[in-house]
Amino acid sequence: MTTSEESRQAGPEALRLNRQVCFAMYSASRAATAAYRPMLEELGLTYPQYLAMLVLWEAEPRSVSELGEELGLDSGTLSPLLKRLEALGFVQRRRSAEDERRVEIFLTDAGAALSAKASGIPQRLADAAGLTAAELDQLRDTLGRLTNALHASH
Amino acid sequence: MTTSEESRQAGPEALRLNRQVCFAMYSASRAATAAYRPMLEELGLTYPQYLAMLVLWEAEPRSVSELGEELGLDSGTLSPLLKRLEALGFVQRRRSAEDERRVEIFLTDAGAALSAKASGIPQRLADAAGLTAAELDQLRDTLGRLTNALHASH
DNA sequence: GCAAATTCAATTGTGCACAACTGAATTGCA
DNA sequence: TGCAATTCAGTTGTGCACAATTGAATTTGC
Repeated sequence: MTTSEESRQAGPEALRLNRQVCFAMYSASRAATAAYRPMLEELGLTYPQYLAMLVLWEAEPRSVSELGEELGLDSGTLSPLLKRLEALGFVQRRRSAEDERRVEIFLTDAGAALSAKASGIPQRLADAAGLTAAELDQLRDTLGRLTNALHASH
Repeated sequence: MTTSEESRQAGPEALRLNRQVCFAMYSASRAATAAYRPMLEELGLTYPQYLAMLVLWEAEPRSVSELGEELGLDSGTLSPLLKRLEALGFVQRRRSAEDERRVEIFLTDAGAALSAKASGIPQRLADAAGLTAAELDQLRDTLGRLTNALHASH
């Protein structure tokens, strides 16, 4: 019996932890965050803060809701996170003049300069991953399709 | 140029959010938790609580540290989580008589009975995932190797 | 046999996630 | 034109994660 055939079976076997893809994802995601931690500590960032900075390094200013759309996070997560980034001196939060409901997030000079210090991190992470570039590409593709399907499912 | 060749490149491209496998994992993991949420709501559990129950359904009692080893979580996460499971009436926490440092976690009747209500969840999730069984197996395998490599990297 | 090292669960403090809600600003449409 | 619906950021409350520390119990070395 192949592994693939086993995973199609129902019954009590389905509840075995080590059969569950979602647990593998949950563990891998936490392991990745842990692998980033010492690298990001040098920048003074947490992983979610680093993600927000990645988006801003691509284009700024961005409103809170634009950041939320890119990252899949809501204002309940982003509002305090962005305040912490502002307290760190990496971004500035400013009410939009055209639409006063919006808060635009600008990079400070220190925030913009940080991208140079972060430039080596993706490669260091890729080295730590122990997968080939082709495997990483396939993994990203599969995870992307999975995320889309899961979002569509409810 | 293939995607695989691109991912080997350094430079500013490496900081692009949609190139990052770790963000894909982070997003997929949160999407999975969100997909579980309405199903687990019927049981009165959160996803980490469900994971702890999965371990206990395989064998019990388990000490806090045994659960922590299975799930990769420490006592700072598990102690309050297990107290909430006890408050829900699904487990009982009891000091070990042989080694009074240990706290053994037992299933209550309600906790043991819950596995029947949970038995359909893995299949429902697999359906929502929109991947073939072979893809899910490969994904689990790749994620497992990735998790091991990341843990070994620091 | 006993002191030092280790094991173990719990606590504290910080920072996400996310549901639910608030209140201000803007848009749309009758 | 005016008001109902929508958009937007922020707040509140709950529940993880995890580093660091505490204090009790046990094991190890000598």
